[in-house]
Amino acid sequence: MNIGQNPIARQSRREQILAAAWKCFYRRGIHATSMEKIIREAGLSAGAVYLYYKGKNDLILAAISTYMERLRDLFVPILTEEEPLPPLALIHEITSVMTKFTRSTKIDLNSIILMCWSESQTNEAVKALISGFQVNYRAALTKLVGKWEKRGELESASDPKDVAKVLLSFFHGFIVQSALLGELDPETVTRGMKGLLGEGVAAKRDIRPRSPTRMPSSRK
Amino acid sequence: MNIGQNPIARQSRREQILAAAWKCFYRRGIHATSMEKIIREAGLSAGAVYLYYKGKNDLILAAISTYMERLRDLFVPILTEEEPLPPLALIHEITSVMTKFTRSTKIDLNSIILMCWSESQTNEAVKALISGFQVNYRAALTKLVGKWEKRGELESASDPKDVAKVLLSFFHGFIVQSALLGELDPETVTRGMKGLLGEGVAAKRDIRPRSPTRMPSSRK
Amino acid sequence: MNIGQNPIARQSRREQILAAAWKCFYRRGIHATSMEKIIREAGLSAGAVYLYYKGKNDLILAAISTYMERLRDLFVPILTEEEPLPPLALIHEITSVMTKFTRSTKIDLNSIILMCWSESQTNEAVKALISGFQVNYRAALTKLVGKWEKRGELESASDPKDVAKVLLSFFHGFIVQSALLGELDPETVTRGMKGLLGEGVAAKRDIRPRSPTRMPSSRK
Amino acid sequence: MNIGQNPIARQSRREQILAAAWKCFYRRGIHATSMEKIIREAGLSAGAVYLYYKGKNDLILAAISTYMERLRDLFVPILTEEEPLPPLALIHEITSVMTKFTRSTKIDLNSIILMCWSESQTNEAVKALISGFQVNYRAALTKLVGKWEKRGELESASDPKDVAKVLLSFFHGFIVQSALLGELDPETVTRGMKGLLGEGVAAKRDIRPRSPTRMPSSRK
DNA sequence: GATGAATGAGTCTTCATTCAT
DNA sequence: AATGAATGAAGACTCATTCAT
Repeated sequence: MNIGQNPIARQSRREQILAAAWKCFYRRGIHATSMEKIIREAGLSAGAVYLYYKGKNDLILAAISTYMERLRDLFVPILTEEEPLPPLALIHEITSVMTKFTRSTKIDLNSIILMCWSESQTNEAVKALISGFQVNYRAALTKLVGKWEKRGELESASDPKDVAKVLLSFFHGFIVQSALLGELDPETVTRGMKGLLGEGVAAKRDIRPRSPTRMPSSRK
Repeated sequence: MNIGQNPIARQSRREQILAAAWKCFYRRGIHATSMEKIIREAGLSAGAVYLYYKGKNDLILAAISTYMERLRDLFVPILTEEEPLPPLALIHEITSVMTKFTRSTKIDLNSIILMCWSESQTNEAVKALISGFQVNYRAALTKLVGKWEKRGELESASDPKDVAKVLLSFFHGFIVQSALLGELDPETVTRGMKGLLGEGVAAKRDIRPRSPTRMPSSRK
Repeated sequence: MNIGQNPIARQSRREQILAAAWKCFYRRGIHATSMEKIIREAGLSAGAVYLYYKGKNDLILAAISTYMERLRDLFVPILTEEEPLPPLALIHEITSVMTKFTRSTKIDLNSIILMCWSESQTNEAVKALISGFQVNYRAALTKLVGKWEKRGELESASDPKDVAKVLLSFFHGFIVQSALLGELDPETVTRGMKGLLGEGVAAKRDIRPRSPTRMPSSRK
Repeated sequence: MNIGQNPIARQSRREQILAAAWKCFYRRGIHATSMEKIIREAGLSAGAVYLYYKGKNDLILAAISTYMERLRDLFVPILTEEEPLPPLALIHEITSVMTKFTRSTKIDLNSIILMCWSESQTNEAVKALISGFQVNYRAALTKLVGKWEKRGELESASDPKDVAKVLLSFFHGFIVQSALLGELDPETVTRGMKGLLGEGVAAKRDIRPRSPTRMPSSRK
């Protein structure tokens, strides 16, 4: 099969290998997975895999990098809308986007993210990748919080940066709890957040959803 | 040295080994650490280590279990007080307890927790350990939220369980961000949370700290 | 490109591959060189190389064989002249022919010869090639020594065969020292040899160089 | 078997491995020998060999280094005597020492030297080892030639350094011819050398052997 | 003839664990 | 109890060679 010289085919081979890698990583963990397992899962020969990735480290990095990109593609549209969702609706949207993604793939996104975070603690390249992502995520949230304050959906006494950190924390925690204790409902956390923010206040804040379909309560 | 027969000495040997294990895990990750590294770090012989732990898996489990206990010891006093701290003060207290712990040890608690979470995804025994911990943590927070509602420090419209989940999420996220992006200030996150809850509301809610030293604002 | 059917073109392809092979062998040694390196150096495809050589062994044999032929072409004219150079002049001529060859190529002939010798120790085909060459070399020297004795340039007490062995030894050693310790001057070794043979005697013996340009002392 | 902690036992294990390595190197060449072959030949396990040598390179270097030392031990006594052997006697002595060594070991010293030389062409550490040896060898010969000149056993017209180079060349060549064409007799080469130096002259020069046992002709 | 992706046996090396002392 | 040399299965990776195109 003459594939390597065709950039499109080459890319598809790389993806085929990454998919196999993730299946294995997800099953046994990144470091407990041997190349042989990935090779077998991909249905290729040892040499073939090394034709597409320089080594195990390269493969791990590519695997994680790919997932970071998928996450970005998932969140960017939500975070960068000109007229962002109000706080509770955003929380509902972000969490349900993650939940849906996990359901549509066979593998648990939350679990993968936990593995990536852990890997970043001892792998400089992965750390750079992930902390870069977090920085961007935080910056997007900061902008968003600023808009909320302008729109009066949030009291404007605090630094948007600090609020963004708290908000990001909350999303991270959603991932952790989903992975450790099973799926967490977007509805449940939205309700919980509403309780934390104060029923009346929250209600008042989320008074003007631009589109009905975006109302958290209108979603399954 | 007849140590194994003396339960106290035996325990101290076990702890010596665990301490060595954590130094290594922290440096290179759990799976990238070889027994040989731990053995050398502990200053023992291979045989000795196997006298105290059945194998690497046993050691990993004990290491993680030990850290879960330390965390429990850290949080239980704060979470189970008869008269709990009000919301913002609690957030400040929990986060600053973690920060202090990390500072007093040479190794980053947040980093370790990330590794443990990841390990739990592919190791049933670890998963049981950690999810058990989370369940307890969540239950304690649920009780606490109930008390806040009774005391009027939180509006009582939402199910305390749901609020507890959100609160726990926030703590998890504090760990994640600290590990990925560097230490997060307890003050910063308390401020951010105050902003999220609503400046006026939050202030009102946190009106009665029982002891002045617990006021977040009174801390460095 | 229909090249293989054209004998001349085919030969040039073979030479192109051999040249690439030697560049690699010289850089990393014969056995540390992979086919892939040779293939890349030759600017061909893997399949193409296997069209011209049956495999790595075949290529090694051809590479060594080629160098033996080059050496033969270098030495035969000097050794088979009807009226041979006298001893010291011959020594100077042989050594300077090698030195010049090395200078004109980018790769060190002495180094290559060492590799070939070593290879011959564990490769029967190469051994046959090389010892055949040595036998011929020795035979030519034997004839030459005979002529010297007839001409009175060497005392005729010893068996020319034995003298030829010693002479050949000397040439081999020139190669070894050049490769191990850097280039050895033809002038230096000629002087050294003169000293060993005895100044007066040597001078007397080398009294009749047929052409002035061949006098060692007349050379740079 | 507790051996590693005992320096003497450790050394003997290292030698056991080296001996196995040389048997293999001699049979198939240095680079064509796999660690597995050496391990099997040594009768050890893979891990054990790596307990004594860091890796294949380390083993190769040690193997070569060991042989250089053996050669040194062989030659130094001959080269550094206060009253050195006269030229022809020395040549006979050096060559017959090598011949005897090869006979007493199962493996051909000449062959090994060829492999070492070749290895030195692409292995910096080996090159340093071997060229250092050659430099010393040459220096010892230079001193020796000086003494010969003083004693009138050699005409003193040439620089002893140059004569030493030629002499060394001759010894190198003896090794090469022995390896390529089979064993070369010390007697043969001594006779050949006598012929080259000039029968009368040589005889005169070698007129005063200090001990009759040292006369080449008196040897087997 | 020419290509280069694919193969898979083989290489070097590591490592959890054991056991004679 | 304590040691640490030894084990050998398993790991990551390489490479000569083939073959569909």
